[in-house]
Amino acid sequence: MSRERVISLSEVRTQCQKCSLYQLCMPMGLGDGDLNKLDKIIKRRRPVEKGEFLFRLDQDFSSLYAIRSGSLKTYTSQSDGQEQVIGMHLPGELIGLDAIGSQRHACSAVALETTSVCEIPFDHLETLSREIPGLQQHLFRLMSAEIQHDQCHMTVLARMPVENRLASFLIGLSERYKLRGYAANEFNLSMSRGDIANMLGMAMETISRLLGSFQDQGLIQVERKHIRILDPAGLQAIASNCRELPGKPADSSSSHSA
Amino acid sequence: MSRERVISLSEVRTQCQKCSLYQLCMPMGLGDGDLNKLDKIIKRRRPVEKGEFLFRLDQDFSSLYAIRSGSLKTYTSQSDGQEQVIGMHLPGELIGLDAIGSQRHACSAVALETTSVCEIPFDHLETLSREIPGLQQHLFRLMSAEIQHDQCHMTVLARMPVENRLASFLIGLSERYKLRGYAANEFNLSMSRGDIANMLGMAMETISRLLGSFQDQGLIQVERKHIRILDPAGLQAIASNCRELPGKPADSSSSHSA
DNA sequence: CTTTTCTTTTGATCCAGATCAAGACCTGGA
DNA sequence: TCCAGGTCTTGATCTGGATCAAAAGAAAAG
Repeated sequence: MSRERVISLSEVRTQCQKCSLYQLCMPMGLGDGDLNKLDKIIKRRRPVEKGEFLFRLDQDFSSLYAIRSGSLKTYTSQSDGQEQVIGMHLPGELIGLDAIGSQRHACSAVALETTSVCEIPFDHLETLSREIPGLQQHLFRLMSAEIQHDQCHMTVLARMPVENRLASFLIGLSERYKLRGYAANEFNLSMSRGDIANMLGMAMETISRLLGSFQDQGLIQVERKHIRILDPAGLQAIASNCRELPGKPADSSSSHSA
Repeated sequence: MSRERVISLSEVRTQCQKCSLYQLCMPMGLGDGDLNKLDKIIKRRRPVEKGEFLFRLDQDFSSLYAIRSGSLKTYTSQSDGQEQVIGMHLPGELIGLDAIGSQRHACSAVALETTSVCEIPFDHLETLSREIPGLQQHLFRLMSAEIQHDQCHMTVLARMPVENRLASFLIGLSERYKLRGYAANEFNLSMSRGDIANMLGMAMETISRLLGSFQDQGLIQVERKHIRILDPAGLQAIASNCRELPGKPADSSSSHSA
């Protein structure tokens, strides 16, 4: 399944190790042997082109996907046909966690640009995580972090006025980019204004106006999809969201969607 | 820690088994031996009285809690002091999952009435779930279900007008009560109007008005905290929320908070 | 039983942000 | 190079639900 062509052991061994993101999507502190095992179950697949689906709502669940490059959005379709964007996902993040329980995808994942992912068959991962304690622990923590993140997003949606929501979104994005080694204060939005608005529970026009207003206030600089954060502290102050719990010990790595 | 007094083996063995809810909070299909092991790590503790905290925001995480009877609400406090109610939790549900990642509670849990819980030290549970495959799988599924539920709630908050939110909440409650063997169409709200409003991102006055209007429409009958659903289908139609994914195979048990 | 306090209901007003409308700007295809 | 079909911005209006205000029930306390 995972490895058809014949390759040297050292080549196998380095697949995950050479990925600059493996500490994010997968556990820290695994020995070479463990990493090797992990590597063996991962399927690499051709990149997903912009607009293509990685998986679709209601499809049978079999794998988690770790994003290596590019980005995707996930969304559900309401019974009335309306779409609801759930999240935007960056390199180093793991998607599909919500489908484990029902064994069926609860949302669709579509690439926002050319995106490459590692496919991780979940039954193999489950087996492996029984053998590798650190892996099991990491998975629990990842899922927990996702729960915490979603609860934070619920809070944002329930209480905050639109300004705060958008600031919160931008700060969140910035932090996630930083975590993965990209520039924290300068990045490209891969989602359209419409998608961002949808995700934050507001109208596209409002996003447009707010970006303009943030720019006028000297908080950010916008040029189409390109965002530069000029005043992170000021933006943070507007966001004033669920403070990122520093997390006590170890990882604190993960954080999902926006 | 968990068992100071001397008791017979058969007594130990039945603690979880005799609990009518163990299939919900803990895995189905465990043998007696496994159930016994599980039982050994669970601490019973005196009931939490109404208004008492089970745990508080920022407190160190050590255990999950399975609710045996009663109910709790969980909520976070914003930096501005505002509370945001995250969920209401019923017997058979497991709370604390959001704290695994950061090792610190991301919300406070307070009893809405006298409530008894089983405390499950998470490090023991983690160890045990390496030994018992079914347990590990169950935990993954529970956490996944929680993620899915939270995403559903995000959708409700982001898109739906107030009518739909409340209908959705009532239907959700009804389903959860049914799942645990209580009457599906007649129950008591243990949260105040204010808490419900807060959780659904609206004003208390709106809840009040909507309950009245639902009653006028003959959908429900309200008497203070007591709710009777007269027209489940009609209410469902208004809710029109993320259809409960039937889940493919096995469990489909869990579903968390409202 | 009476008083105090908390919760809920009901009514009147107001406003944040949606919706509607139209124009400007990209981007890609022929 | 030009055209067609997005995507984004900007302005004007409208409205769902919040907020304000006050009364009416419950429940708890004295």
